[in-house]
Amino acid sequence: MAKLLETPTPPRPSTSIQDYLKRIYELTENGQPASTNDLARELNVKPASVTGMIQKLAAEKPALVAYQKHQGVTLTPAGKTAALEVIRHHRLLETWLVQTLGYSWDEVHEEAERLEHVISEDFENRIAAALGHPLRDPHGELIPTADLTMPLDESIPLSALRKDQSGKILCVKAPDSGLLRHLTQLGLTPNTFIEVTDYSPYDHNLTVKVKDKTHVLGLNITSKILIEGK
Amino acid sequence: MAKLLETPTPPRPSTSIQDYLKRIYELTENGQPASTNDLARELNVKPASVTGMIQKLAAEKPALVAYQKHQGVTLTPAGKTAALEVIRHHRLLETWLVQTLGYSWDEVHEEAERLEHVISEDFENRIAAALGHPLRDPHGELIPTADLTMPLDESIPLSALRKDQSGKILCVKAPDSGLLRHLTQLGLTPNTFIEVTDYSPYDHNLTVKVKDKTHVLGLNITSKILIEGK
DNA sequence: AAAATAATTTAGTCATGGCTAAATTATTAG
DNA sequence: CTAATAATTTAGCCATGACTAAATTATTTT
Ligand SMILES: [Mn+2]
Ligand SMILES: [Mn+2]
Ligand SMILES: [Mn+2]
Ligand SMILES: [Mn+2]
Repeated sequence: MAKLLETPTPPRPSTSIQDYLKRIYELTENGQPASTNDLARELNVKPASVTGMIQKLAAEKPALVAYQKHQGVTLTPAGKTAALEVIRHHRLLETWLVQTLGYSWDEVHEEAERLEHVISEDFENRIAAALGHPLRDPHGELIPTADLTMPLDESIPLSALRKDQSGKILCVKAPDSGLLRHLTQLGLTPNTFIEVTDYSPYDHNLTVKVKDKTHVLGLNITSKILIEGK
Repeated sequence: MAKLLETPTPPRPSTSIQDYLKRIYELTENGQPASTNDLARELNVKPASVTGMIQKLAAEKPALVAYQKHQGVTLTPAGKTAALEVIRHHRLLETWLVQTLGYSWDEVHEEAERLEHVISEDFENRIAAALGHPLRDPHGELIPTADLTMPLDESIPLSALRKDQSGKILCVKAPDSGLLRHLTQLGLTPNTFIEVTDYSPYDHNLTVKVKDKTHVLGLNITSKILIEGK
């Protein structure tokens, strides 16, 4: 109970900075730097504001982002750690809200978006333990570990499957709750088994069988559903 | 499920304003206006900053506080409602942290102090329902009702009891967690039965019997323990 | 290779909510 | 009643993180 050798916890970045770092993490997961415009769109902020913030983050010591004018922005190791901290909070909170307060997966995002910045490390540890240290959140997104590393993602997009291939849905990357509710209707939720029965090379539509129902899905949907790698 | 006739929820006051209103509520519970200095101390802010904020709150339309120079400040009805909203959040959160995450009553305050500003009304409703719409928080403080009225407080301070009087502890108003832990040691927690076996008129010490143990308590403690009114 | 368009950055502004130092007003003591 | 002290307010400043408008740089088209 007594706290010996208490590390003088460094102050947490501001809410705004945490949100910037999180978005930069997400936008750079594909290996490409994040553009000013993309960040502005994701953060609901004007491009000029993004430039200002990026310059500040690059000037911090240690720098949180690497940046050269007109070249987009990437996270430094320090920035990545800070981003993973926020993402861990966010995904644990979403899981917690669904498990203990009966939120549905299309309702949790906004709540977590605000709570993620104010919970203590103690709170984080308590919900992680209470949930049994879950690996994925309600959408199937991987939860960064307590030591702030992101587990290896072994999933492949449904859009990469072809006729007669099948697998378990691991994750649904839906940007808005409307799509999430639609997918719930279709039964396309994590841990569900799915089978591709047809593929149309012209429009990339996939015909899939889920729970005895058949649906024809466009690329806009199939690219956002991730299947367990074989 | 469909939200008809959605009221265009007025934007919530800033975190700072919420904290000011809450402290003003607490400091004026005795009927007296709150002084600039007292507010500054409670809010960990300089008196000059308090004056600035108070003037802003008095200028809002509708005004949240009533204020005349050098006379201290009180809440208007609008300010009181806003204060009760924050207090309801705070006390429901403390209750919820204790009930569902195993926090002890001396650990919850700081966490609730930050969460109270960011939870949604939906979140508030969900935890209130999950807890069975509790009347009091872990310290025994009354929780404002959902329609934002404060229930009538029928308690009397332990310091008002005399030899051979007794009652149940309703509430412990302890400012710091050190005192809370001390009281836990002594068994002086809400819902505990307590009996006064002696009173010293010179130093106002009370001798009390709790759970077969006897303690001599000074006014500094007895004035902070509230007993169920007879 | 220009010209047109798109993306990004700069410059200047604003709101919020702190701060210090100095001035003012109230209260208390002699 | 006056002087000292305490409380409060004013004035001016700063950091944060938005914004708009204008300038600049990159990318596409013709
Ligand atoms: Mn957020
Ligand atoms: Mn954390
Ligand atoms: Mn607070
Ligand atoms: Mn509320």
